[in-house]
Amino acid sequence: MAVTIKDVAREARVSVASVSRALNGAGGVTPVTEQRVREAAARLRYVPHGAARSLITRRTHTVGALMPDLHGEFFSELIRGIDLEARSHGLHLLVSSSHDGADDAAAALRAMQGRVDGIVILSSPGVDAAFLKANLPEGLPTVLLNSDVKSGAAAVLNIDNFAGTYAMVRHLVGLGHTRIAFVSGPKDNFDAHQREAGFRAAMAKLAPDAPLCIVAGNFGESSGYLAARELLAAKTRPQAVFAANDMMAVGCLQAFKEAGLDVPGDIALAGFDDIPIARYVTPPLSTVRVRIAELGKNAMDLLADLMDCPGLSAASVHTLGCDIVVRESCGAHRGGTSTIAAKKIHRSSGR
Amino acid sequence: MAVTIKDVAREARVSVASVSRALNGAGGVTPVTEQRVREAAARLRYVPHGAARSLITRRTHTVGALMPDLHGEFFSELIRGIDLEARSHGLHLLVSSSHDGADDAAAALRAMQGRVDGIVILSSPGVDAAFLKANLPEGLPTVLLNSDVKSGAAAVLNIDNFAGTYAMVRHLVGLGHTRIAFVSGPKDNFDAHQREAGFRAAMAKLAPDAPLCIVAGNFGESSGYLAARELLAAKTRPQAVFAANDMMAVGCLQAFKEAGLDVPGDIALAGFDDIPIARYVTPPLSTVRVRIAELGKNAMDLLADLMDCPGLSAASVHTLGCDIVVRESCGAHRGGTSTIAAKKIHRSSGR
DNA sequence: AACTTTCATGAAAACGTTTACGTTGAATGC
DNA sequence: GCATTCAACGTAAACGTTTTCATGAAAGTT
Repeated sequence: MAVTIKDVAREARVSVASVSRALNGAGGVTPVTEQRVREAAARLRYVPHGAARSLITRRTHTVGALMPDLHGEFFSELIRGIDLEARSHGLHLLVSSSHDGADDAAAALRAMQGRVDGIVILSSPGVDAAFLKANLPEGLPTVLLNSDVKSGAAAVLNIDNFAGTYAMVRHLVGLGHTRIAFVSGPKDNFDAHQREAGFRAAMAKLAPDAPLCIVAGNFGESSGYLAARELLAAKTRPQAVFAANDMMAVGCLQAFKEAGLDVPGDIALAGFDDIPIARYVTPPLSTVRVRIAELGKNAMDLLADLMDCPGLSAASVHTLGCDIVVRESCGAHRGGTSTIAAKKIHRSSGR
Repeated sequence: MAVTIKDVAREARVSVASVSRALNGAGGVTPVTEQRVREAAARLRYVPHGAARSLITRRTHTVGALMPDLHGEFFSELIRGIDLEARSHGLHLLVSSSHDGADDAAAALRAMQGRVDGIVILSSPGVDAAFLKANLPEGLPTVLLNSDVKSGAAAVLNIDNFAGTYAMVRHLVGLGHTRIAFVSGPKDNFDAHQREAGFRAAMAKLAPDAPLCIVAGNFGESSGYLAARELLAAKTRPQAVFAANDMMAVGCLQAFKEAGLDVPGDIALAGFDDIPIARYVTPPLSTVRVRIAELGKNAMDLLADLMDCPGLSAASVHTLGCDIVVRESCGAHRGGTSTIAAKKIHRSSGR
């Protein structure tokens, strides 16, 4: 059925060893035989059996991507960034998305065992240091995305949530808003934590006299709506609301509209993520942009480094900066969109 | 380093054959030895070497997904649907997204050779019958998504664009709009063709006296904007504009707003796809919803069938219906959102 | 009790590669 | 002209599984 290296060898009248050498460009073959082998292979439409090769080589030329069940832009852009860069490294991408909870993730991780040379893990609730210790095969190059585990067994690449929120607060304060309320994200979410930390730090530094107002949300649109209602019910209305992500900001916007408030005239609004919807709501939403595809690309590069040099210590933490995107919802603005880099990527440690 | 079946055999004091039988539940093993083997395997954290297994089994338990370079919702939801269903079939997903042009796709296809047991191809310009004939390994189960090739070598699963546009036109006509203008999609896009065909058919049937007005677009937001400007410049304004996708409808909306027109008061508007943005523009956009994750799921099921029964003739064409989503932009409506099924999935041929 | 049947088990052959090792023949150095 | 070196090439041994086949013991049948 399938044509094997033996068939090529017979066709080219050489041994299988020579076919292998010729096709892999390993040298030790005369140019004329190499030519003959190549022609024979082409004639027979030979393509090497990946499994057989992997068996002896101990290389699959495949990397895994493990991610929670998420929809939309973030997922697709991340995969895009990873895939593009993987291909440029000659690697394939085995995706396991949409698992829910630690058990599910553990099963997916186990199933990838032996099928991949390295793995990118987007952290999610339940995927912590203990989880990795228990489920990650020892010695498998690993890159953790948006994670606070510092296991030493994996490189970590994070979005610079802290700098992003900080920069947005600075922008809002610069506009004269000091009473800024913050709508936080889920308790078990790493990004949410960092964003809140950034907000607290920025407020302490840039508007130390303003009362700190943080109301709970969960990254969902309706939680933003409810948070906004809560804020409006209080005696003094904040001058600006900064939601920890865009979907919640959209929920806030809805609540403000219903309350008859003008945004940004009566109250300014900002989000985080720069999802596509952000530019299409009225007024367009000021937000912090995360360059997701670039995050994927950097993760893949990191992983490729780890895979190339097995001796390389994995323990390193990297950060990808974000930009703040100024649109109309925060009141700084008439017309187009302007973008300000919050921080560039930098390596914070590593070897 | 890695623990192999031999180690397990030694640990359990049986032969490798028995380990294999015990672990695969193939029978021919006494319950007590099976237990002993299982314990030994667990103790050693044994996980079978996939490549070795594939070599002898001729099964990779992996399916490939080949798709063009696309962003956003469609990509992520499709992958989600495919991955979820693949996992429930015990299959892995090898993704090759973001290739541009036929050469790129051919390379990706070749690279997948021997690594997958089947493949889902989302068609894109350049991926036609000739392309598949040339690059698709004979006998590899294949499902084509949104494709008009009827090669007989692959099953085809399409969105029912025709029924979707037809139903939307019926809805618009039911609202009293007969002078409906259509903004078409790219010439080389299969979906765009079908949607235009559906529009023409619906108009011929449901509003035979109205002049047929079709203006060219390319699925991009700005092309929708330009198309709308063109429509407004004509002597008689259409009562409704139906864009072949949502992004163009958003572009139209922008143009209408600039022209001081009220939507839907002065002019009704509808799109196609139901991207997330559709519900967040003002007014919210009526559109035709494609259940993308379901499309992915169905594609995977189809592929699994093909993989299970090698004798099964691949030549079949399937269709997934869409729903029309009525929001405010078409004027039928105050308040929430209502959804109407345009057509259910049905098999049109196959064996 | 002698036989057949059933069934758990182990030995060994496959699967398609890469690669360490030997063999060859020609080219080089004396 | 002989010993030495060297590159090209072939042989065969791995890699870790599954699976076929042979073996022998236990159970069932007459």
